[in-house]
Amino acid sequence: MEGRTRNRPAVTPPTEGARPTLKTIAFMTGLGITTVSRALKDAPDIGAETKERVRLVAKQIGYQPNRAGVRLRTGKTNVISLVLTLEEEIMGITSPMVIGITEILAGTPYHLVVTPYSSSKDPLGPIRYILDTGAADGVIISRMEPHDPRVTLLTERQLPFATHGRTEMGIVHPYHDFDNERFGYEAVRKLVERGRRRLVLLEPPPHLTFHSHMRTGFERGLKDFGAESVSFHQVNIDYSLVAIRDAFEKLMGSSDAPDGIVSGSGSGAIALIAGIEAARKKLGEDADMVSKVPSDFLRWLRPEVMTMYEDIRVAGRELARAVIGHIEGRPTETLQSLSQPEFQPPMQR
Amino acid sequence: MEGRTRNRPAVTPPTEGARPTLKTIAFMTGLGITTVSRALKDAPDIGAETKERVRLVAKQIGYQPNRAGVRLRTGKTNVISLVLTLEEEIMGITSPMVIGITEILAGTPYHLVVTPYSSSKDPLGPIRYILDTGAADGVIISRMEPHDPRVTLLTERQLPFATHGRTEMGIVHPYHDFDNERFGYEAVRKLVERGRRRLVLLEPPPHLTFHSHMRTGFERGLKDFGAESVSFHQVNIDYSLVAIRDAFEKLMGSSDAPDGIVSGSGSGAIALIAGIEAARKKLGEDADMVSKVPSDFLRWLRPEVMTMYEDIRVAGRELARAVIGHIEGRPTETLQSLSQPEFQPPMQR
DNA sequence: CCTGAAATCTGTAACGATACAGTAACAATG
DNA sequence: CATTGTTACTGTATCGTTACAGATTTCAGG
Repeated sequence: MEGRTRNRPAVTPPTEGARPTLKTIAFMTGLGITTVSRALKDAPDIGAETKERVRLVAKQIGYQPNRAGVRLRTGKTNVISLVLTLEEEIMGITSPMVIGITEILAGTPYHLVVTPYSSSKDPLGPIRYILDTGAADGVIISRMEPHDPRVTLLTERQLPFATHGRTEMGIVHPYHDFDNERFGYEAVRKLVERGRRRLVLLEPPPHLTFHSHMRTGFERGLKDFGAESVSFHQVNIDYSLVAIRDAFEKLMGSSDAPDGIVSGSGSGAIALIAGIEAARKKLGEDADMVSKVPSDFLRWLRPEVMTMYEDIRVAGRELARAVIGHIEGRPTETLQSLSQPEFQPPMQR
Repeated sequence: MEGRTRNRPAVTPPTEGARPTLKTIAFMTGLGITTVSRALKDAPDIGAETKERVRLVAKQIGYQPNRAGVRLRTGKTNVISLVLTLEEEIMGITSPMVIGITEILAGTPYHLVVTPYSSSKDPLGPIRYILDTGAADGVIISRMEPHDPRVTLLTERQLPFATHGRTEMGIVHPYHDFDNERFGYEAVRKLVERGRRRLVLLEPPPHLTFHSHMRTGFERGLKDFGAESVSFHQVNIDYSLVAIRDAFEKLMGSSDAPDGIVSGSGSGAIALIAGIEAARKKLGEDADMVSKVPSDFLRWLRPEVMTMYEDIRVAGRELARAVIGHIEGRPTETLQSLSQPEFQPPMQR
């Protein structure tokens, strides 16, 4: 007991000018490193006044915990991983998704890491990597299938995640989805209101969950509003624009030509329009079209197309909230959301 | 000296089932942890046969260095940070950029972290964060200005970076850019070839470097090919589509109407087209247009627009290569690239 | 047989944080 | 006064990796 105020702190002075650590705060306050650590996490065994002091100093010197230190010790990475596919880039979905996610993460210690499929078509690859290396605390995936092996794996290994789209495997998990069934249904309603009766659907690829959602809505609409379906299964929204155009040109030129079109994607709609024109028909006269869109280019360039806007940025926000909720252990039911399609007002001229 | 083969290894057996570490390999090979570490980095003081053995075991058990361990010890994060602005999302540039970058990073230990501006318009904010927390080994930034404070700061603090766009401050740094001067020049050539003489430019915002590039090319073209300029400075490509349309409608309706249009952005072109049509003029008749585009929607929907494609995905690849090159200390001159605009072939009908 | 150098290999400390098992001071209790 | 409990704080070990300063063995040269 030969200290001055209390007893000599066992903490040696930190190097000048370097980034502040717990040690810096410990030295400045005269406390132990452990105390500082616990004070900053508001542990119950630290005095109120001490906590206040520590917090003040920490704020003053701009202390930010060293991520590597925390990660090494606790395993917590403070990383959310967005697992991407090339298809999504092509659909122009990544931009707003990334922005939406980062909007939410900005207020948290989480960083967003983008993990792509390495062109090999193994969807489990990136998931395995994240699981094996403990690269993230949570994962966001998309292009969901009814029985999705990624969901199985993530659930088994207990890594929190959220999905853009739903599954049908009896596993309750966080998701955000666009109500594609409703979209299909309302699209048919709109077309029938315009006097159209012979409708086609440019559908999502059959292995994805929202394929059946959209088709179900479409067919329910046909029945409820009294229209018939024109078969068009040669292509889907994952096909190249050229393939879609060529297939649709053929259909529009045939005796079986539809007069109403529902497009499951904005870029698909572009190809369909080209197909219509290649068949020397005119949109708005020979046929009407309703399309789901992720931007409003179509509305500007082809205002005769009726559009329902899928707000991917909102989806990004919802998904980010959902993964974090999952990480924090909130009840899964509260981490599911469905966004309702609405027709966009026609472009004012 | 009571060992069996040589002497008893000082390494205790690692926990079963856990992720393999250097300790695991050390135990399996009977070597010390240090030796294993050095063997894996091919240090000169380790025997050839030992290295071979270590590498084999490491590969067999799928060893991957713990990022937190490395980062804590060495400060190397193996992270590249892409600093984004909201404007880029609006221009739909983020998607292909992210994909391009990850394509390159896939073959390296680097991860891509996306760091957005937090709507506050402080461009140095995210840079300071990265510098202060040592969050990344390298940074990719865009929307460059002639005198860009981010470049000053990054250079001062010696954090490797690459820029999408150039600066004019005498600092030699890695970049990738689209040759906007050439674009402006060739656009004018094309329009004059079509018999157009009174040209406008929808230009980039004046504070960005490529504003003057594009304008210089445009004006050089006017002089070389004998055309005149119609003033149109009320808006630029950063304005809302509605603002651009309204301004252009007014211009097209005036006695000063141009007959040739150069659009510095694809979305701008959409608004210009709307403006033309609102003024009851017709593209291809009353005026021709050349636009820079990041996708080929325009080509599909308005084939009468002549387009030069800026491949953002390639830009992402170049930028990723450039930052890594910078990190590895390769000469800066080899880390600069300029992509040449080329007219896209007209859409086959 | 000793010395020195070369070739290989190894233990310890440290990066920054936290879990855990204390310790010290003081008050209340019997 | 000893015991017990409570409050407030702290030292040590550890996560996985690497820098650094040895340690051990072998062998050539004297």
